[in-house]
Amino acid sequence: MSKDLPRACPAVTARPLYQQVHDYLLGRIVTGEWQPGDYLPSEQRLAASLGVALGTVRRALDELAEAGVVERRQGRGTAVLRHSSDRARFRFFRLVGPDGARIVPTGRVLAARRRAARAGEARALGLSPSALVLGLTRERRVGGRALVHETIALPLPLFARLDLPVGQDLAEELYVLYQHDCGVTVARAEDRISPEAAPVAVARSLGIAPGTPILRIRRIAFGLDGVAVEHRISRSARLDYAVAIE
Amino acid sequence: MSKDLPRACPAVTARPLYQQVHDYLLGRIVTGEWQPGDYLPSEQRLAASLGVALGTVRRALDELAEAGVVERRQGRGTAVLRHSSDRARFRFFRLVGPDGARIVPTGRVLAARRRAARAGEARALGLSPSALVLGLTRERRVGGRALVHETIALPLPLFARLDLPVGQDLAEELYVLYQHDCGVTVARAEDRISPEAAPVAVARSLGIAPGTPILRIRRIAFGLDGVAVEHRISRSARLDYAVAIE
DNA sequence: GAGTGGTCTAGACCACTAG
DNA sequence: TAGTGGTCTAGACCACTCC
Repeated sequence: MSKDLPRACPAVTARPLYQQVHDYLLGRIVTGEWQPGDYLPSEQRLAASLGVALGTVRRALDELAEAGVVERRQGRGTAVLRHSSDRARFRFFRLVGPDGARIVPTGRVLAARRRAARAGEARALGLSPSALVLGLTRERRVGGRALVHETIALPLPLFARLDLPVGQDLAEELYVLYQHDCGVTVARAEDRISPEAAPVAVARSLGIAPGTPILRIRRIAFGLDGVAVEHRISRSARLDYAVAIE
Repeated sequence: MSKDLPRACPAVTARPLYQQVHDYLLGRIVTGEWQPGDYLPSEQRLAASLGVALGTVRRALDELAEAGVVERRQGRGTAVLRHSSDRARFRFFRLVGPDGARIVPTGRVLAARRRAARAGEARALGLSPSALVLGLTRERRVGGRALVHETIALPLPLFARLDLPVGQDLAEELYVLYQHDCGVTVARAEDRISPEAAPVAVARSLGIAPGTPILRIRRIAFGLDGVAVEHRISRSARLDYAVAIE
């Protein structure tokens, strides 16, 4: 418990102490020293081992909790957040039914194969052109009806160990599997929503007429270290995308 | 400077002190005691006059700043945020061009008339059926081309003093005018995005073929006091809606 | 009862802004 | 130079969880 903060020359580093502690703790999480579900040492212990005040550690931990990296529970401790936890569950799922209720569709992977990245995927993921990705085609269903059609690209060295049952319903969300199988935690995402006339293949999958207006949602997801880890295009005709602007 | 917090019986109120301070300060802003642009008393003064520690006031002010109610500047003080400030400017504008760049279109009100609220508007705004609203039709243009078509409903006693030049470009965003003319500060909004085939009137306005797939964005905006103050439907064929999920 | 995070206090020093 | 918010420290007490 004698890990020290890498203290830089104070002239060089104008960064506040609590940010340095934040980054230091995040670093230990990124490297896998603390796995999802693990409890960190208590605030007291961290403060003592780092040689800073309790309040400084608290602020760093509060910001990690704010960013969804960590979950704090009074009386228990501070744990690295799992994507399967209740708190993380709906964070990245923004589609709602006509009545505004959150939908929990079943996900089924229709196809998974290694292929060259398409131009847009390579650009978004920061890969060299035609780098290898794992390409997934996926449907989300409610009550036997397909509501969402997804095309997903995952950079391949990173996701080589992803273990997917093709053609049957997944019990877990994909992000839970990313974390469990490949040690990839999705920390942040950027969505872009455009209108589109349903392409033929998508229309057939969703059971609508080709050309029907649909939502096309392009997502780029980023890991804890800020690197892009997923390119996803979701298409839906019957669900709305909900955003709260606070 | 002898304003006291309304201290309730400690058995009844389990609410933390800093939340009580937060609500107390927000209340004084809502009533207009501090206008947008006004500086609040310093943390020291507030803490002294409320009889609480500096850290407690700081936490309350930090949360008001987080919520976009207030803006803090080192050396200056803490001021009630204006919608015209740089910080507030893009908070509620989420449409971007094909290249991902934020667009700053010009807004022009085509029509403004008092009318009965439509069913959906009345429900969203919490009005009695067929209550009176100010109905606006508006276009947002870039380079002479209409990119967004909007239908806006504003509950009428509240927005009676709204002063809008019809048919010419607006120098300010609408929310700035809400705040300036009517004392209404938009603090929060909920957007729902659906796909739609462009209705005839909208298609003509946007210069596209009727039936073209477009985005239909329904917004309900809320004031500082949590009451719904605006119902807005924006339609666009050429812009994307951008969301960052942190 | 021991240990954890949540709240509240008190005071010091620094960085920035303004006159 | 005076006043502001930003950072950092130190310590107290409480609410909650678990054994």
